[in-house]
Amino acid sequence: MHDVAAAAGVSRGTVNRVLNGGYVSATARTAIEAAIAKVGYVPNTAARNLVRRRSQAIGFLAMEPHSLLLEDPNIGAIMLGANEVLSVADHQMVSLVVDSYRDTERVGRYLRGGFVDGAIIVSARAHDPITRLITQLRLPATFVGHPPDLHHSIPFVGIDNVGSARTITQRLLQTGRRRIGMIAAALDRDSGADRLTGFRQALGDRFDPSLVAEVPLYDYSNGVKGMRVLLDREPLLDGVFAASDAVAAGALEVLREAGRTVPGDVGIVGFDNSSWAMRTQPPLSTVHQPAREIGQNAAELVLNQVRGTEPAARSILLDTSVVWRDSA
Amino acid sequence: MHDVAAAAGVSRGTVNRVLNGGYVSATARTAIEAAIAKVGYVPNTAARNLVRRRSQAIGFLAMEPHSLLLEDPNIGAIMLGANEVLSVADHQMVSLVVDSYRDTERVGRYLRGGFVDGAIIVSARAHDPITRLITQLRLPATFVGHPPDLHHSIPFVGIDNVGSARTITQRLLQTGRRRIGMIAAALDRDSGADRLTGFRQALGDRFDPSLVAEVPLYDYSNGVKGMRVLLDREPLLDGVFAASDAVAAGALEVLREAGRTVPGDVGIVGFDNSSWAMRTQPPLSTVHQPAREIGQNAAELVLNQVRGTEPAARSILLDTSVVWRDSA
DNA sequence: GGTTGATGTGTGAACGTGCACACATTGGCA
DNA sequence: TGCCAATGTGTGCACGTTCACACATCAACC
Repeated sequence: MHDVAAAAGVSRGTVNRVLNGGYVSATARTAIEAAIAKVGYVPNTAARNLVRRRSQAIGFLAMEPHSLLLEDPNIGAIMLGANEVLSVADHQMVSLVVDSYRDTERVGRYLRGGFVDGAIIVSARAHDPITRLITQLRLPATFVGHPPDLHHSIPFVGIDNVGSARTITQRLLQTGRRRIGMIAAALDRDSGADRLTGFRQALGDRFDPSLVAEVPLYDYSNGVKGMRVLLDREPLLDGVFAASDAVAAGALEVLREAGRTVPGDVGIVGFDNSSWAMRTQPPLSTVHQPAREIGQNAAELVLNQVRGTEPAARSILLDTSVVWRDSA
Repeated sequence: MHDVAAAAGVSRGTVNRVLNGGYVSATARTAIEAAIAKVGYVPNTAARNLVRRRSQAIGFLAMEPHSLLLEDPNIGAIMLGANEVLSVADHQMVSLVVDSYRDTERVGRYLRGGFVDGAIIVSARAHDPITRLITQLRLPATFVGHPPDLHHSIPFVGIDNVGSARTITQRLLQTGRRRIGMIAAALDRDSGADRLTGFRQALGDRFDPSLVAEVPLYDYSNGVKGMRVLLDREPLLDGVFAASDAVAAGALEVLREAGRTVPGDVGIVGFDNSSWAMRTQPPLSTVHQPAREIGQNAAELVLNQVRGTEPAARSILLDTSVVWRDSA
């Protein structure tokens, strides 16, 4: 910047004003712009960050075990949705994978170090050290699917998992299924726990705890495991609510091996409306989750905090819709 | 830091030495450590970066159209592999999505701004502006699958696409297939073009250009399109090399609709050994691509450049293996 | 007892910006 | 003429570190 000022025959202050706005004469402006081009000047962001206490970057924290990150179809869409909004607002999205303890510590340093002005946190668990750190730092942040222990301190954006699960289970009932089981995954997250709650609400008196198979993750192989458990406990099962499409796909495979037809003998529904849903045989009835919009809303919520403009609603619940295909 | 020094009754220099190494007496060290804890001191990275001209961060640039980023099973694994190595080396991986022109410009500023010490670039195309920028900045970088126009300036890590495609096509020949077609995808990338080359080499004199269906992307829907073209051109087709597992999955669907049995009437092979391969009916024979190792090697190559220790080999080609399942 | 080397400590000058302030020049108006 | 507001420009300091250098102390050695 000093060189630019010298080349244009003005002071640093004037150069700064053409870059950041202020009173500048036309002659000075053209001279400086020429000098910038000639010198090949690019602002040094580290210096700018130092004095402005801003980085124009927002962290996207994916707190997933590695394996799941690869499988989860939502996380990518959420990420892209967030990037769209941040991009328009001229902020850089930087996504960080948090898995091991080593990651936690380093990401913590990264967040404290002023590399980002805010953070979007996907699938945090209860009592996560990163979560604690963010509240402690008062870093502008938004959760995607809030963790159970932080209901009010940080805004979140998500869907009504309880209601959606209730709705799709009810339609399973309406199509005449009577012995309905659930493969419940990821009960340590709000999404997993809420889907089970919705399932229970829909069944009411008919709810039978023995027809719930609990599995740790939302993936295909856990669908396989869960379905084996259910079939073992209740051979007469005629309906299944799988906590995700991937789980449903695994379940379908087991049903096929067991000689059950779908939707003839057993009706099955999933959750997510991911690419799985359209490619299983038969295609899955499922809950459409607006992943891209979730990302967009999360980004807006963070930006509002960064800018200091308080949003009207602190948290956002987006609508889902049921996609009715052939599996039930 | 000044506060810490005051609280411990020493100078900034001594505080700096306990943080970054140097001669410090035991008494001073304990006093400073106590002061750090009391004051709640965390180093300001912007200031540190400013003077050190280092950020301890490596950019991971995914230059994919949004849709593909979600579908590609390799990219996630490459990312995680890179993160492992960078994590151990105490560097932060920040991944940036580059899709629109707006992204390009902003990411360019990000790279120039000193936010990262190096970059890993996945699936760059020829004459990409970001690629040009990186060479221009002399930013330490590594390509995953080098773009055609930059053979020597920046190291890359990849697989031998030509050889792998040749090998798997040969085994298609060895199992007695005679009218073999290919669904060639993404010919604007080295990977896509090389796989076609390998296919041609394996067939030698028997190569028939009319049995190559060209499609733009490595995904399921392009597999559907490509297979329709092939069946239309050559109803007697008895072998197909699909440029990726997703493409093969789409092709399988079309074959099934057309009443062809696999592997009875038609043998089909894919590429990637992704999650698709194990879940199609029948499971796919395919080329295993060591995506995680690719990421690890890319990270090491970048770190070598950042540290100034020149690597023995500038670029790395990793071995693939053929996974023989039921589809051919 | 002076020289040497190892060990320990403090100080000032950068790094490249942004910002507050002081100052200069104009034109309009009473 | 004098005053004020609008427009333009330059200067010094601050942001929070790192690093080179100067300096202090102490033990060991010829």
